[in-house]
Amino acid sequence: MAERQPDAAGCCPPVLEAPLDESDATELAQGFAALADPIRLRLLNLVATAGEVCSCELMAPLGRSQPTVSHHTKVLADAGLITGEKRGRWVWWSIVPARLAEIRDALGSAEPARA
Amino acid sequence: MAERQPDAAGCCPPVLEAPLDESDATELAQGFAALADPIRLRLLNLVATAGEVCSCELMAPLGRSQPTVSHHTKVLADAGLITGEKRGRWVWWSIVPARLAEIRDALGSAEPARA
DNA sequence: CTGATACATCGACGCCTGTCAATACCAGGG
DNA sequence: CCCTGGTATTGACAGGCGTCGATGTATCAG
Repeated sequence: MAERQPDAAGCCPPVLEAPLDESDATELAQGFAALADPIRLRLLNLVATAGEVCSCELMAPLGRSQPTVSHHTKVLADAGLITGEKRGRWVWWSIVPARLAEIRDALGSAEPARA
Repeated sequence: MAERQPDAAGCCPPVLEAPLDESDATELAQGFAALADPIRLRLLNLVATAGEVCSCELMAPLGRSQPTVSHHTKVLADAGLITGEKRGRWVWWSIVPARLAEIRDALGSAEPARA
């Protein structure tokens, strides 16, 4: 096998090591596409920092209209990055950390530094 | 214009932990946008697995024309994910693992806390 | 110098996406 | 029941992106 020295980032990222299938690449690219928008990143940040946020509280800090916020929440929810729980008239959004970790690990596991 | 350099000092703007600035979100989104394409992911994978690849060897496995491959290499290089070294007629592309790690860390520090 | 090769750039096309106004849907209050 | 308020959906628009053919530029072989 090709011996490859871990240069700086600890060890060997899986995306950079294992052969990447076309369907896997497409699916992974969709995950990144959901993150490839500053509004969605800030939305994710708002939800994460607040723990639970309703959509009405996202419009002001994001500076976007209600349909636009709804669109972004849908994109993130469709990507599995957030989940919405409808309580009464409000939808409370929360982060799905497992999904974040999944995408993060695709860029390389920074963890396996266990001796 | 004062463009933000990828901060080599501060490691990770934690998307899930700290408040995310608009410019930080935009810059981070650009990083993700570079990864939000299956062709580019596979290109990244090919370069990483081969260590060094010239563009001519990327056209066949990616199934894309030479201008398209050149476009994607430019996008990835502009995002700092790969670097091209011109040797003779060929350009040899190689991964920049530090940038991968930087974007990965932005998705949340997988490490709970360094004691 | 001439030809061939590797890569970058340009122009154009079609698709996808972010955005908002308008509207429909759903839950709670009177 | 009707009204109010929060959210999702629709329709439409502008802009960006991926793609390729054609062309330009640089480098090597002869």
